[in-house]
Amino acid sequence: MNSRITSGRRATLLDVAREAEVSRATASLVLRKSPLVGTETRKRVEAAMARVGYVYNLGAARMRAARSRTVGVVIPSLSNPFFAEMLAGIEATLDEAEMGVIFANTRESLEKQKAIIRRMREHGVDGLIICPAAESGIDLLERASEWGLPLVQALRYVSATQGDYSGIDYFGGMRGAADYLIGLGHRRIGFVSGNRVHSAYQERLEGFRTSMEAHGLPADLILTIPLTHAEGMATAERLLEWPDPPSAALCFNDVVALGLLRGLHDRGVEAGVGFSVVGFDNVPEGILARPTLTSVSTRPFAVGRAAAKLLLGRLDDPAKEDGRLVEPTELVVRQSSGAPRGTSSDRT
Amino acid sequence: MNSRITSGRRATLLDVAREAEVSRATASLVLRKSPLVGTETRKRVEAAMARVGYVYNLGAARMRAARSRTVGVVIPSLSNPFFAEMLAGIEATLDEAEMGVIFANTRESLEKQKAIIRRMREHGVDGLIICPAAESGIDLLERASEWGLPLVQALRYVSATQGDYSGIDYFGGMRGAADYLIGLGHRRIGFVSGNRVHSAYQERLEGFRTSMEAHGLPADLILTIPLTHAEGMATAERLLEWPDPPSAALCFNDVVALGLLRGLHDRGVEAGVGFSVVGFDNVPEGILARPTLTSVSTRPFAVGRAAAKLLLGRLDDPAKEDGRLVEPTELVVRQSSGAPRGTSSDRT
DNA sequence: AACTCCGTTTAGATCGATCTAAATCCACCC
DNA sequence: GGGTGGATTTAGATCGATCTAAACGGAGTT
Repeated sequence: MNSRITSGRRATLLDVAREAEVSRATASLVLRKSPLVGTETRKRVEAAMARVGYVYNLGAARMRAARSRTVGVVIPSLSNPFFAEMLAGIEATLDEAEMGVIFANTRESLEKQKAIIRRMREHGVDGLIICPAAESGIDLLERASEWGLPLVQALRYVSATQGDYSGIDYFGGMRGAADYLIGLGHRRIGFVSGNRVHSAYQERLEGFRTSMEAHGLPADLILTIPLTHAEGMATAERLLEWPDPPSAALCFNDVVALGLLRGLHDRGVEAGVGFSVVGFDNVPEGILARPTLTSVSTRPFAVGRAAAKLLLGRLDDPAKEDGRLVEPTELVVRQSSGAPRGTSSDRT
Repeated sequence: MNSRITSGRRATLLDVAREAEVSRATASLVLRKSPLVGTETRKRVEAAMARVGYVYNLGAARMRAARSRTVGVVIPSLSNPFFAEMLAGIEATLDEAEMGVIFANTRESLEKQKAIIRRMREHGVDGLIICPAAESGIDLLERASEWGLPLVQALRYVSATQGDYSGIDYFGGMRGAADYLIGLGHRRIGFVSGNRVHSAYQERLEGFRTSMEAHGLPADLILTIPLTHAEGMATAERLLEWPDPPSAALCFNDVVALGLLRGLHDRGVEAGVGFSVVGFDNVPEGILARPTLTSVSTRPFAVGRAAAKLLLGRLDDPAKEDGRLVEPTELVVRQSSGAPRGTSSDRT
């Protein structure tokens, strides 16, 4: 009765068909949940599949049909938990849609990015979700469209208007943070920036500049550093010893902000009282630091989910218009920020 | 001269063959770098490939040949940066071998794990690297071998002897940490444990127990909690108010340890002086906390690399004997640990 | 001239699922 | 009895690369 395939060979649709005494075509229809096949037959085929231990062969299917039920996800880093969270959001959403995720890490290398995209094409992915490596150009989109490969930009974009995009309101978040510091009475504010050029970098910088200029303040104190704890720590000294030193610093992200906090402490400066620090991302460690870190909260998991949904929508309807989704941010005020020294609580 | 495929259709090997005026078979040989084909012909074919913009179709190849140049990677979590680092190590190594990585996250669900493995099989992965979800059983290995699917266990194992495994010396690391605390003069030591059952959990617990018992001390103060900052914080109170309270705590990982540190501070206890805390993993945030965290250093990236290499070796030679790789750990002493109160520096 | 050899190239079958177009079945009606 | 139509089922071609076994061409041997 039980004719499980015993040899090392994997069961094929033909095995299933023979077991159920139908044709290959019918078995295929059952597989794809076609309404064409009769209830009685469907049951018989399904039972046969279970009996022979049938596993769908996506590779074979892909040859004939267009879809591969596979999506490529390309990310520039994994050591930043921020990207890991976004990846988790993407994976969770695609998993629900029964899509496989082929994942790769460019480590910010354009060359590697190119090679990775090629490999994804070889794997026949249905689409791509990509956070472009720094300095990626518009050609990324152009080539994808030339190849007919749906592509969603995540977190960073190479074109401010073209193509699907799911990201964060870096501009508004940073402007809001600067507005907040200015509102507290700070006049001289430093901006601790990352050293890689991409849209998420530009937007943050612009947010800071826009706020400063709107309040008639110069946005001239900008430090550019690699985004690490150690560099953040070292920045404390540079900020404090600046001629006409700032009373507050806005940081590119929390990694740097936490480092800065530590650096300030080591030099005897208590953040939140003598000097204000605001971070960006609101990582969980922000509440462990002392003082706790004021930060702009972003939701990378949600961004990942949104990016995946954009792609699924695009696969559904290749002609639909571009989606540009921007997650709002939220300022979370904690202990590391306060009014500058020698100011009463009234505001100008 | 240039006969690039202009229609939306992707170029096939037949297009290349026509362009180079050879047969499909020859073009295929060039593709696979076979030594059979003449230098002159090879050049002509390669030029043709570039001209028509040929992209290898892995799906089609997989049908005929056995290999898919794809590996499945299954992980129980991404919100812990520890796993993200390991994933990075795996990806980097497989990338060098020109292998694609299909990634999925079980979120510690056995059911999801089952579904994911099935999907990986549908994708025809050449092998699997998996950190088994808590409570996974030996059947994981059994089924894989039944399917002829090479499988490497990473970080956690379901069998202490069977199958390839790349992990960390949790036992030795935890025992060493306990030895260290006992050496400092601590006699009453609490163990803050996770609440999910798997080999990495068992090993840590055993390491603690072994050390305590070797020194004639009871290993009876064991708290079991979910592994979060918040729970770690709350643990401070439970430890301090225990009847016959401990003078030190060994933590399952740094997430919990950092939370505990914060909790102690909030209750006016200075870690390192009044109470010692040792974490596990040595995450970067350990140096940002105050006091800085003493922790057992592990190298997840290296574990990932090793796991990937094990799998590549296994694919190369399916008959080779099982590899069991265990990364040593290293105790990094910082400020959060010291001799118990009321003890001179001499040891018993 | 016939034969062997070796390096190179090729025709044709093949992998497993899907698609198309046609066949089959069955009930019902004229 | 033959025709119609709707619901199922099926044979056979097809996707693109790989494999097998055989063919080819030119040099060297007899």
